[in-house]
Amino acid sequence: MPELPEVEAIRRQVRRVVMGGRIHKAMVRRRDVVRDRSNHRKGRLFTKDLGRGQVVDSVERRGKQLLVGFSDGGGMVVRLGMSGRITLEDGSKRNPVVAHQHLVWMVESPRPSQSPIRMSFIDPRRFGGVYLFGSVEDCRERLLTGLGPEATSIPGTRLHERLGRTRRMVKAALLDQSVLAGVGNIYADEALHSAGVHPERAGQSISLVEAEKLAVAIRSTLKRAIQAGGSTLRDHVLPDGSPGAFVGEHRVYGRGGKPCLACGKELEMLQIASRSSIFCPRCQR
DNA sequence: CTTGCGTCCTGCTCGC
DNA sequence: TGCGAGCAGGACGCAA
Repeated sequence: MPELPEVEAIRRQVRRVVMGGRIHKAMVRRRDVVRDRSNHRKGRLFTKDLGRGQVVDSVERRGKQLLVGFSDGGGMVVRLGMSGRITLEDGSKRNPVVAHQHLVWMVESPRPSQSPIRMSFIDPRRFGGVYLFGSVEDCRERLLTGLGPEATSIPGTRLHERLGRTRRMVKAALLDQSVLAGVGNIYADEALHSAGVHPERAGQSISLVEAEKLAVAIRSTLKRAIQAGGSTLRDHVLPDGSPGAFVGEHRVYGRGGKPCLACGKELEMLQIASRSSIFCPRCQR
């Protein structure tokens, strides 16, 4: 579910709460959400390697992926998939029964005399998962290969050059993480509408001027969404339990058949790259 | 090499 | 009220 703004909003809360804390317990309820892509010790990782004994050294993000670095140089990449989320709770209280709570970490609070933190990975659909890595290089090689530039800071010229390489529809290209990292279905539709670009246009046909406009739209849409804590449609909840407030700002996503907020024309829907796409036939050319 | 489609899962909403 | 179809924020493997 989460796209870049949701993951970034989650990252900020996780970082603020667990950074510098030591993981003293890690529980795997469902082992198939922990995936090993390392070349060593195949199949024997799990609890031990989920960071137990490690201090959380960094909490970063690349595209839609969350990177948690440990004090021994290793770490884990958390992919939330469609329905994944991270929760942070007071670890001194009883763990309430939560469906699909696949992984649980108990982290000593980095602040003295504060309760430990219970961090959980919850994912009903299990399209997400946690990938462990032994070093930063290991992480780059196995998990971050092929990712395009960060959508939050993509320059227009760079976007133009990337879109120019493909004949695919621009909407499909924006969803491709190797073209641009972080944009998903919601923000692709929002940015295309904001820039006045029709989603079915071939990537190659986008002019430099249009690419500049699209890049501005992508960056500003993502920035505003991050500030709002992302878009809560159904699953997305921030680690502290609060929802993301950006849904109210959607101008096209989820509004098929309704009037365009810019011109009043009825918004149309079509399938692109097997994803529903909403656009304004008048504003987007 | 590039591109499009099916698939992995569960849960919710809508229409009959 | 009940029930099945369809749809959902993502990404990978495969086939043409």
